[in-house]
Amino acid sequence: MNEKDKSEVLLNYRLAYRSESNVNWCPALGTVLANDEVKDGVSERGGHPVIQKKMMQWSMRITAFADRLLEGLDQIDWSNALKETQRNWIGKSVGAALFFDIQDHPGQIEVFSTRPDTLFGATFLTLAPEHELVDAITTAERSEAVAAYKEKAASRSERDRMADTKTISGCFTGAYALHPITKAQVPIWIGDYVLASYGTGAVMAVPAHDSRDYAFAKHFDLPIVEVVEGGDITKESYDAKSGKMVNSGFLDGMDCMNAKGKMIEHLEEIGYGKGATQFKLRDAIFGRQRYWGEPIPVFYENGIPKTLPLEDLPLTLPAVDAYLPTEDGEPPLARAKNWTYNGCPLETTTMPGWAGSSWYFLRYMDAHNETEFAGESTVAYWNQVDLYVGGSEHATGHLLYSRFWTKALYDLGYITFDEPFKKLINQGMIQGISAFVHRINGTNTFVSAGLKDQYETHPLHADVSFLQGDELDVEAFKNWREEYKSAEFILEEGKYICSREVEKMSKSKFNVTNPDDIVIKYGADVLRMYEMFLGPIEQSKPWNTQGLSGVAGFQRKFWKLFHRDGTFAVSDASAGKNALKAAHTCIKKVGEDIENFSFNTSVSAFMIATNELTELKANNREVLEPLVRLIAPFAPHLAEELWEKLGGTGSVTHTTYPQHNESYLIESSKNYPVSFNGKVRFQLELPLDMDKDAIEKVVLEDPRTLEQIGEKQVRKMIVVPGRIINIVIG
RNA sequence: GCCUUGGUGGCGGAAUUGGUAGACGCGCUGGAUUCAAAAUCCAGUUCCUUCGGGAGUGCGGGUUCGAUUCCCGCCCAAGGUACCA
Repeated sequence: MNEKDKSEVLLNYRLAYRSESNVNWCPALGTVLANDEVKDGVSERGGHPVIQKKMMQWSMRITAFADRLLEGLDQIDWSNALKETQRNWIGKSVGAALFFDIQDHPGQIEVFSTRPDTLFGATFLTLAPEHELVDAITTAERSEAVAAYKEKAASRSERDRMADTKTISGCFTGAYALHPITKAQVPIWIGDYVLASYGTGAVMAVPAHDSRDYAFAKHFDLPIVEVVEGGDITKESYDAKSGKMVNSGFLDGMDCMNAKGKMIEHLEEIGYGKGATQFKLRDAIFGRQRYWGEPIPVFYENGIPKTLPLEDLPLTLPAVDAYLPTEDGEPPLARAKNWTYNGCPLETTTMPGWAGSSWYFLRYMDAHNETEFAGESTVAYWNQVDLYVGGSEHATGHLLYSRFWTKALYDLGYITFDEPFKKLINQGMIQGISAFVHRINGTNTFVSAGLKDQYETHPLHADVSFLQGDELDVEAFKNWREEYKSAEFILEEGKYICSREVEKMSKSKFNVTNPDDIVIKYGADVLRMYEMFLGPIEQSKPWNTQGLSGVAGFQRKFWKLFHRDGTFAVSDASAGKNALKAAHTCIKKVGEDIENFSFNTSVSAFMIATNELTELKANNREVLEPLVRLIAPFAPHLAEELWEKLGGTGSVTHTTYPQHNESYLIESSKNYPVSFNGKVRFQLELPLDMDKDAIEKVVLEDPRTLEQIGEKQVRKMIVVPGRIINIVIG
């Protein structure tokens, strides 16, 4: 084996390896585009056609960690929703790999199926149009049709193909496979509902028991054979995993769940299959055709990739004459002069954004360490991130990649934990109201929103700062980008109107609003508290500033508690019972809310206490001083100022957080709602220590009860002490 | 399409274990103060009503003495869908 072959073999096992993968290639721009930048088969910028193209890329073998990424979820304190998203993304399924011989062709087609029990019902095979065997097996008379179909499929993105379940398309290759057991001829089709990137890129179609295969078979009039009893296959496929096997030779009469194991055994005996586990998770592509990104420290000696020695790191980005791809479509680093190591060419792709985001939090532990990313004692001290607050949009990207990266570093012995974030809270996304202009396809003419249905158009983001209401400042838009300089506009009533949509606030959607104006007008404390007051932390909502004045008013009112006629005035006399109750109710509520990350309700609790204390004219140090300490995390500037005025030393953040005193909160009576057939009719004030029987007696004697009952009978009486009284009459 | 989350007044939202739906704030209406305005303060504000009540937490069912809360079926919106991070 020569050095090159050795290197190839090793790459099959390494964490980082090179392989061919599909990318969105835009020939006109000479560059690879993100899915985000492709809309309906054309580039968002410029509207140029985009095709799927294979490209040699560095990848990371995250699939080697699939099982550990699943198991690790059980040890971390994340929301079930997020864990579920990751589980589904990893998508573990247990089934079998099956091999089909091909008639008049030496190769075999491997398929993965979670239902090997239904093998006798496999009436055709469907391959992804990109499957490597397609060209080899296609017969001469079918080659033209197959080539045309492949071309059509290449113009659709994977997402389009998955989303579009209504249009059924496919093409017969003219070739046949042989059923592993019956040796019957099984026609081989290609269809774009089979994705090259999942499994083996080929499925054995069992139309009777899989809905997509069923639709395909109906559409192309292919045979449908029932092998599991329980449904009516003349109407729809029967996908449930229960029922007796029929038309299945040695499996007939078995329950399908038992048949699954039996079939795998049989396939292993005859050498046409084996038990297998499949993951939806794919390896992560690690190369980008961009300038900004960490350069990959790899050079090529005689075409063999080799890593740079440690002493020659770090490798820094070279100077280039333009941050653009080269004329012949090479990445920007190919523009650099002398981008070589000892005369060997260096890698020209750069690392993706997720490379850095996967472990920045580890470097933060020891940011000034020049010799390693974090020293041993530092890692031991800081350990995992205790609480990570991040949006759920990162669920299957950053939050999975960083778990993978952490596990890899743990295996290498650099860190002592293999999960990065112990507890995670998904804060909701602040959304923005995006603005769209509508470009007529294939032109540089933009049509106002009200008229867009009269043309074939394509929506494009416009920066919200160009809008007054929904009207676009056309000049500002034209000056935005070179390509819009010559744009023309079809107006309605002399105006260009944009359409609007709520989306996550993001630079790429040009719907960002800056909070600086609010800080200038109201101060940072008001902005901070208003953001908390907006709603539950995990909920997404469009940014709006309507309620700001309420928080500003509250902070003024809170300040006024400490002042009389503009001068500081706090009394040392002891506070009354009601004032103590108001303050301690607030202390209790805020304390609980902080534990639950329910900041919107703690702001509400502050408002209630402040309103009550204002009403009571309570300016006693006994109640105000603990409230200052309580509010410090919510309105730190305000709290520090008042703390100083109260004569406190140092920062208020260094004092202890207040604890409520239960004895100030005890209630002696409850205003019971009294309902009849579930409808509240009147209120009744009763002592809280009154027992069920006594309550029943008092209620039944109440004249208002007698009036409600009237001629009717009391059927049932429900008394929940401390909560409710319900009388069922009829 | 698939996965995840959510839907309660004009608006943001509250409601412990199934127990008074609408806390708190915005907005709105009326009033006080003011030459006037801002600011501030007071009162009201889910809808309908024949003023007895009735309806009501996206829609349609169900369980229960009682459902925003639990169950079944739908609708709508947001996020993700592997090169935005």
